[in-house]
Amino acid sequence: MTRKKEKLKLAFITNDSARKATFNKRKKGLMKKASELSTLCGIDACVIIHSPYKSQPEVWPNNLGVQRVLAKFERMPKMEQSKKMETQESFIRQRIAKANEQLKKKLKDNREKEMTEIMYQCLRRGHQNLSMVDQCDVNWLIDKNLKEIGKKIESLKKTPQQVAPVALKNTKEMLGNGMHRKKEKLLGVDLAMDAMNRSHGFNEWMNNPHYENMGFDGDKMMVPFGDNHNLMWSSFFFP
Amino acid sequence: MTRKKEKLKLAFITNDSARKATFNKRKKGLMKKASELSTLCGIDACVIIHSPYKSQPEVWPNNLGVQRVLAKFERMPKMEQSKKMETQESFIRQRIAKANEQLKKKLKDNREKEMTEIMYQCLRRGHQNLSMVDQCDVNWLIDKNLKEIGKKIESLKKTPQQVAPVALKNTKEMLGNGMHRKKEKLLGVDLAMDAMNRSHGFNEWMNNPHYENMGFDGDKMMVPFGDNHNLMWSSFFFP
DNA sequence: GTGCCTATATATAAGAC
DNA sequence: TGTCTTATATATAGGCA
Repeated sequence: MTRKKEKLKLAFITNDSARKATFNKRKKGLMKKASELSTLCGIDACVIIHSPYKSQPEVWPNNLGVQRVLAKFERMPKMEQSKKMETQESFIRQRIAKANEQLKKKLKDNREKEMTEIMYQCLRRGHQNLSMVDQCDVNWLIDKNLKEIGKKIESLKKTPQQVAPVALKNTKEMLGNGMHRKKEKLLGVDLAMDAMNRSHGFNEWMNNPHYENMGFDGDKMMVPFGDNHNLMWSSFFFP
Repeated sequence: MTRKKEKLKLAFITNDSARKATFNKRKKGLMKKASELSTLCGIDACVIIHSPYKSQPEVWPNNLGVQRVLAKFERMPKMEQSKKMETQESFIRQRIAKANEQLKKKLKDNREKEMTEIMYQCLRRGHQNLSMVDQCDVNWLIDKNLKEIGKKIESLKKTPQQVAPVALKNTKEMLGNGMHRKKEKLLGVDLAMDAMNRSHGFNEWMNNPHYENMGFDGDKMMVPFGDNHNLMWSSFFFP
């Protein structure tokens, strides 16, 4: 979670001392979070941790509190229990789904950033050397930026004339936005690894046809090459 | 804990919808943390949460897992349980103690930053107008900076001559360090409030003589006014 | 191991829809 | 009410003493 270029892999820490250090830190953090949740929301909760470092389980808030919570828990009908058996599995599934969403979004963002860089190259050297696909995406991106600028200007027209300079500044920032940003790292894979470490069925999921459709969402990004006539940018930047 | 100038008070959230929103977010966060702890450290743990939002308790990892953990827990001798009764209280005490440490540190830091600002004022307008106390502290601070610069230069002498410009840059940064920083907000008080909300004895603690000694730790900061002869700064900046 | 520090990664309170 | 976004606050991995 920190101070590491590569994100810590969410898997069993094999280094003994590192694992113990992490255990102690995270145990403390977990207890604190439980404490805050209980205080902020006025609810009853408990945490129980068994570890090789202590013969006795470590608990929050304390043994009496745990037993009180347990008493309530025990009252839960046994039938309900089997019904909720898959709590953990669905939990993991949710995380995988969300990770895939993020991956998709990152792919799109990366593409947009690539196009932004290319856009500026075009503004400097023209864009005749690009592939047709890239030309399309660049057109789309420039158009999108211009539309946003237009929208912003429209919304600002409703305010007194004095703020016009702000509008100009904002649009300039928007145009420059992302030009120097590095591409963000991709997410998703780590969470999948996490799940794989604790659950079977990873291969099944990986081979799921759904995954193949998960890549860059072309239909939202592309502008048909032949549709250039409805783009405003070329007449704007290359009159 | 965010997007708010004043840190969220760690106390029951009275606004119903806000409380529910916070509950859901933090519940999710807590479960995730428990999950990570379990994976990273290969230990058995469980979380049980009772809330008014669900008739059934919400658990991690799942009911079977909880019951397995509970089985271990139940084996704990009853005598041990009473022995650990005060878990929560000592937990809060630890947090208060730590918060006080932080408060003390912040007070010291703030003082140091004040002195840094004053130092630069001095460098511009001389420091004849300061109180004796401030003159002392300013002397101390300038001296400290010069010592650090000296130390850094010494450590850099061990490296090839080519890096000398780096040394100069670093020392310049160190001199400028903090000049434009705002004073940090004080911590500690909120945690105390948190404890007060969940524990009695707050007033006793507040009135504890210890607290009176908790302020700015003068002996580490002050340099006796009469000891100016061992300072190097005055001859450096005011030759 | 024991602590502290700080750069980063996460969590999350408010806002905007 | 639920979702998404964004500015901040926390948590914490890896270093160092």
